Amino acid sequence: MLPKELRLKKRSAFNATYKTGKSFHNDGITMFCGRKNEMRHPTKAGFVVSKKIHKRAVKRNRIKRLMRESYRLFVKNNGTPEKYMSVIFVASTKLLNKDFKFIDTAILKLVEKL
RNA sequence: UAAAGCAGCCGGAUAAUCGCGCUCUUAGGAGUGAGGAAAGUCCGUGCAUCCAAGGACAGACCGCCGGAGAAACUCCGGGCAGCGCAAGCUGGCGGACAGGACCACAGAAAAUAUACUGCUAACCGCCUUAUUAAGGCAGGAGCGAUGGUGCAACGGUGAGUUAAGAGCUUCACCGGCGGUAUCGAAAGAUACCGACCAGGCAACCCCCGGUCGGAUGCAAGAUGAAUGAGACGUUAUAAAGGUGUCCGCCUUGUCUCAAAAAAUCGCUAGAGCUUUGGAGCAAUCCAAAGACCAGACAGAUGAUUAUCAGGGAAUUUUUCCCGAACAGAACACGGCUUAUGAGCUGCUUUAUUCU
RNA sequence: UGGGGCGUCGCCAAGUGGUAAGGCAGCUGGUUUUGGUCCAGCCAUCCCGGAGGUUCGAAUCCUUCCGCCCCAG
Repeated sequence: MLPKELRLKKRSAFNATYKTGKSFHNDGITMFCGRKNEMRHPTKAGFVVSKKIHKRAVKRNRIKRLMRESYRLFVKNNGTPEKYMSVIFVASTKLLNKDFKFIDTAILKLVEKL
């Protein structure tokens, strides 16, 4: 789990990030990037697993936790990225019943862009 | 030994590294952190706000008997009915002479016993032969047996009686109804006696008995909080509004929208939990002691590695594989229903074999 | 999280206890030199989202499960 300062929380912040329109895709994960960061604040990250992926809360939470854990380990090893104000990771049905290694490699490929 | 039935348990453990929520803090850290169903939202309750003087009606729910419980489409015990060889399981189980509706097709007829189809020459009547009689006719009269249907036909089977017949104050057995006696706290059970009223359907309306103030749900609601705009009405036997309807009663303005995004509170010490003792067949209740046991809000409770319990396969001493199912708190609690891997424990029944 | 609604042929749908209407699409045949139009016929029959119950009889009444949609910040 990330510390509170690195989490994207507000509904308005989510909408603003989606509106900028910049996105990357890899292995069932889509990454949306917000505005360029001029103030040198640490980037805030949000994670989305919609109800369309699976009906049961357990399976959705599992995907969300694995994605967060992978991003947390990246931040711990390489430091907090500062290029964008915010990023959002959106999962798709491809990630159902996948293990940590699969999601970890997918996240790492996306995170190279930051 | 095999096959069943019932009741219950478990819902992985330990260690290391990296992390998250909440509380406390001497700021180093310490403590604590998902379930038996947290689920479905099918019932019920607390709690909160609004409405409600009061009355009537409507409405909702329940339905063998007794007990438990805050209440419940709840639980326990008993009865009855059905299923099973049995242990046992299942049951929305009051009333169809208060009334209404419905019972397709078929059938004479679907609730009305006599319309139809029929049976009967004992009686009245008529005809013929003819003479205390015999034969014929179904008009009167008697009868309710027969009638290929249908889920269901106004008790069933057998015998007697008769002109023909029939529950026929004739008989036997069975079924239903009512009464009396005994047992029982009651539902009910058993025995005896009597009469012959009578289809099904109330998970259709309804009747009887019982219970319930109503509506909205923590996105309830409180704090901030004071304001502005529009619509209707125009000073009163009117009009508008007030959370089922009407009467009544109340207000003089009422309603809608914007401000309105967030924050804090509500929020977890409880019809609660653990242990022990007592009462009771049991549900459950009583008493004592102990502990404090999630409280998030883009929403914590996680990730990786190792070992073990456990399971499977090959094989005979080890090797390999898996190491879990259903599933994630969101105000709280009591039930019900549904989902659920591998196992374990106890009791009971039936069958077979041995002693 | 709470509240409300729906489910009938491949699609749109009617049907409030007694044989499951109709249209579009599809298939077969006819008409035409051929195609279209038009005409006739076929197309739910263990099956009305699944399961159980009440009833002589259930798409319909009752219970329960499943799926889909809508509303409230």
